Amino acid sequence: MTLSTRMAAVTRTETAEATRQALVRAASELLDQGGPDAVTLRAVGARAGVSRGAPYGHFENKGHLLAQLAINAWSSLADDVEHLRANLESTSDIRLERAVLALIDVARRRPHRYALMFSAPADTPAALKAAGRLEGVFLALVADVVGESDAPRYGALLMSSAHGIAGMELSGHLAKDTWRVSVEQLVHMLIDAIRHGIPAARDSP
Amino acid sequence: MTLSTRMAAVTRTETAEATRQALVRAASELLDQGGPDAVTLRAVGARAGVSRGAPYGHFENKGHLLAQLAINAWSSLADDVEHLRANLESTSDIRLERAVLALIDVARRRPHRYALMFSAPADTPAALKAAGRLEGVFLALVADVVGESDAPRYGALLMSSAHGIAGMELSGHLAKDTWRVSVEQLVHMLIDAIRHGIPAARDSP
DNA sequence: CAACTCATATGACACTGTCATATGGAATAG
DNA sequence: CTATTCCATATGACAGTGTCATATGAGTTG
Repeated sequence: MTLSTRMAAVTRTETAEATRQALVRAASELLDQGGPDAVTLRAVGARAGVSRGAPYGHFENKGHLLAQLAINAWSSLADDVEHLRANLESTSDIRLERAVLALIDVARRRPHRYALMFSAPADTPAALKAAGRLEGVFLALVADVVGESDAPRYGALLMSSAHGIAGMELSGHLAKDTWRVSVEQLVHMLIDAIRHGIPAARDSP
Repeated sequence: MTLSTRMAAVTRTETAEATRQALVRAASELLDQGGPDAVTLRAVGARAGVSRGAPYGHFENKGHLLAQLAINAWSSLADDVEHLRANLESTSDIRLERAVLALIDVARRRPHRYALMFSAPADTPAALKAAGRLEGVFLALVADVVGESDAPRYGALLMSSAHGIAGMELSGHLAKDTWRVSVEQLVHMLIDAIRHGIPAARDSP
């Protein structure tokens, strides 16, 4: 394989990659603006400037396209939280709190995207990697607060609770008269509990 | 309106109600067994022994049928948790823990039903009532542990976290090497934190 | 018995995801 | 430079879906 061969191949791949990305971008915009029902292969193709069947040249089916959207969402959020952790101007508590709020912010500002993150199957290597990166950062953030040994269980509790708060807010079950609490208050309580609230974990149930 | 008139009307309504319930039952079974994609109006009608258009005589559209499914799910879970609370043979802590595990059990045993509970719109009076009943029982259970005044915020945190744990378990994000924790451990940590972990809530952020 | 009401059945339509096939331009070989 | 191969794209087709308009027929009413 000569140099020109590789470059030519790259060139062709580049144009194909361009339309692939255009498809992903179009699908993402349609999802954010019109919800899952708006993400039609025909609409995606039209928005990307190609035909309705073009996606099949880049994705095995619609589910795989959606899976790519989910991967991008996980990856993007992981980027944000990584930057949050890198900013050492604040205490580890505050960094952790901001990370949780960043996750909830996705649910608030892009609810359909957030729902997709947890509904799309996360069994492919790429999906596992993207989700695992975010979970790794969360784990590290928690470790900054409670130490390495307790980080996993506290991390799991924090991430689950954050996800739950996001989901309740998303489905409207938090904006009720029953509990007169804001999301921010809940997150603060959670961080407080993890920082110095929960008694030492015991092994026996 | 004579007695016979009313009885006749009731009789007719009864048969209509029978098919309505048959439709709901069929939809519920299809959802549990085959997931949301299996809940087709045609399939629902066939399983209920009627035609594909029959549901439109009882529900405005498919969404309203699904909303009824969600209402039933909320109501059924509320019944279970109410019975759990009525059993005074155990301490309030254990009752609360069992209530949380009951919610998570729905997610584990009927994942599609659980997903529907939080995805279906909860804006109709019936839906608000069904969901509100469960939330009321949870609130009371939490009040049994932490007292009336703190119950709302702790209840919101508990319910959100329980929902989050269920969701993470559902999407497979808990069964990862990152956090080596079981759902039961997480719930136990949560109850522990609420019982005597979280410091007194402050008003200022 | 006649008129009416209303749940149900059926035909039709637009829309969807998906596949088979055709097309045309770019990449490669001689 | 030409011919051939490859591959992204376009298009036709098909089954399946939700939904509406209409027809039918049994049950209710007067």
